[in-house]
Amino acid sequence: MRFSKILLPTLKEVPAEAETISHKLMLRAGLVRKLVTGVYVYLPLGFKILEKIKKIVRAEMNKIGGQQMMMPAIHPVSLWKESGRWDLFSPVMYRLLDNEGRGNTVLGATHEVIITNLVKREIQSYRQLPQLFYQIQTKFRNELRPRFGLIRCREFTMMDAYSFHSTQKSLDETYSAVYEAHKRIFDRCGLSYKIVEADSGPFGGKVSHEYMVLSDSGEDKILICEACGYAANIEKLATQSNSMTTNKEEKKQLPLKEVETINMKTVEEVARFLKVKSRDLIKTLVYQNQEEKLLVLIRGDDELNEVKLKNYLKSSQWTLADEEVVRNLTNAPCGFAGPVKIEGVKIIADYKIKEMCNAVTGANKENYHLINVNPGRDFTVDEYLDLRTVREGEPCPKCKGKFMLKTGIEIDHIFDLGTTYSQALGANFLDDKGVEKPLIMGCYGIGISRLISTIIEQNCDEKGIIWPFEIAPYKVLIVALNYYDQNVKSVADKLYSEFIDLKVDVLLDDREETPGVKFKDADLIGIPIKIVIGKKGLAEGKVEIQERKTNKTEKVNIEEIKNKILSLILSFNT
RNA sequence: CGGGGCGUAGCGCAGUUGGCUAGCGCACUUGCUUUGGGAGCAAGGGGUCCCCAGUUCGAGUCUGGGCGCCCCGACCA
Repeated sequence: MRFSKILLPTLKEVPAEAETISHKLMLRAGLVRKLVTGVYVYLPLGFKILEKIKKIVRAEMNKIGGQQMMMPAIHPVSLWKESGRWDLFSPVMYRLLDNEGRGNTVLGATHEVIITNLVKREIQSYRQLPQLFYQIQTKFRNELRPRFGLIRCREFTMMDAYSFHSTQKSLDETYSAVYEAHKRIFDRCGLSYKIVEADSGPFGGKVSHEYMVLSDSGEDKILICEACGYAANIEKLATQSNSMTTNKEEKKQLPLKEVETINMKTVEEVARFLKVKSRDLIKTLVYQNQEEKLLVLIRGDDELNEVKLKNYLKSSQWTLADEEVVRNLTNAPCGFAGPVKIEGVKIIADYKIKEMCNAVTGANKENYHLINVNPGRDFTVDEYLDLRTVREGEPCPKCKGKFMLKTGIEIDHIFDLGTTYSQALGANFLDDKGVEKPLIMGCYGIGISRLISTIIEQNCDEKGIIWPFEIAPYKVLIVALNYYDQNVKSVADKLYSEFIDLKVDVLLDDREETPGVKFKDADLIGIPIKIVIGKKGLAEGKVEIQERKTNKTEKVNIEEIKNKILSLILSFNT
């Protein structure tokens, strides 16, 4: 391709909409343009990169026996309702209204129910199992807050794979084959990443792993053990206080007492005022859904882990109660709630609460707190659970090393779904004894378009993108510095057509721009190998080869250039 | 949806105590010169000042409503 012909609108200045490095570079390098929030146009260069990634994904999925197929973006609502997943997914699904005003269809946010419905009809016997299907397709999700360019979009490209099995052992084998295949995919994409244990969220199932790229532009918090490397999403990680053995200090329980705490609402304010530590307070959170309310107790210095709470409640319909509900329940504004002498509401508490002695809580009375509160004596907890968020520095459950807190971008999430979907949709098979059983299922999802952003995050410098060789939209960029010069033009054109004949992905900068412009753009778009052809060099019979990544520069004779480049490409490929 | 910020040429911005023809840089067009790290000179083109309503002799500027965009939080590949 010739630079003078391709639509490659590089920008000198950063558009105001971009915040993160990858987002800025994607716009500056002319890869994508935003249409509306969370929806992007892929320009020719961006599209080429997307295709490079898809090619790698296809190759690795095919290698483990994956069968590519293509499912529709339009789904019938009825199937979603039948699967029991409608309540969980409907908030992110775009609903379609047909011209008669009927809303019987939605845009697909994920495809478990579609594939399960298909397999239910097409597969009857254990002899047809296992199966591994995948597709690379557009997903539509009405995300609450799209951001960071391609990292969180409302329309995005995903590789989603689904496997079906007659036994757990068979699923485990496929799961680990996919696990390894996905590692190879990300290695080939030039990414460094961490595989973490994760929460399965609304997809259901038990075991799941996320592939996380460590980056400040990430949306997830993960904890990594600095000793053994074990890692988990902070949402998922169980605390070490789960054991029912209590470390309750054998302090003398003092008599309950009410103290005035005017306008002291936050843990910090109350702790400072009463001259105690925040860990001596019991935080009381009121949760509500349509019908009920719930009191959640957590130690003052801990953070509630809402995922753990929602997993326990088995619903995402619960939210933190609003001011009015809190006032009705506690006879006080937010900030003075407590578990003592409160009527008609279930109380659950983190394990740490059980160990507390002479604690401080709200008095359910405006401007008052209680001191010397003791669980068991002053209030009853219906259930103790693991509800707190693990903090940096806490011990690793595997090796007692310490956890470090990092932020990551989730590029892949793989799940052992069990029989969640097959049972809901009645997708069964006959085993070798003729017994009908629900299919055992796995699913595996890579955010393809998100990978573009992620690869840039990890492969750039102050001058621009540095594409990993396999992802690079062009492998070689010929920078013809003085293209108006007949000599330069003929050498550049000849080399260009030779590379095309050799099936080398080559871009020729034949624009009438000054050298500075060409060099800046070359650095920005990050093509791995650059050949600089200029008047001065040619006078000595030389051209220059530069590597984007190492900045290594070599002057070579014109006759040698072709072979030099071919061997350089070979070295990149191995 | 809650909190914060923004909306003026393709991009980055100024102009906002109401005032006459809305400006700067980059980009774009034409010509000449230049050509190894974002060239110079000259001449040009390009604007519903986000939208609607109101106040006013007069609104980019003031008031009200709406829409869009970005950042922080809940959701997730």
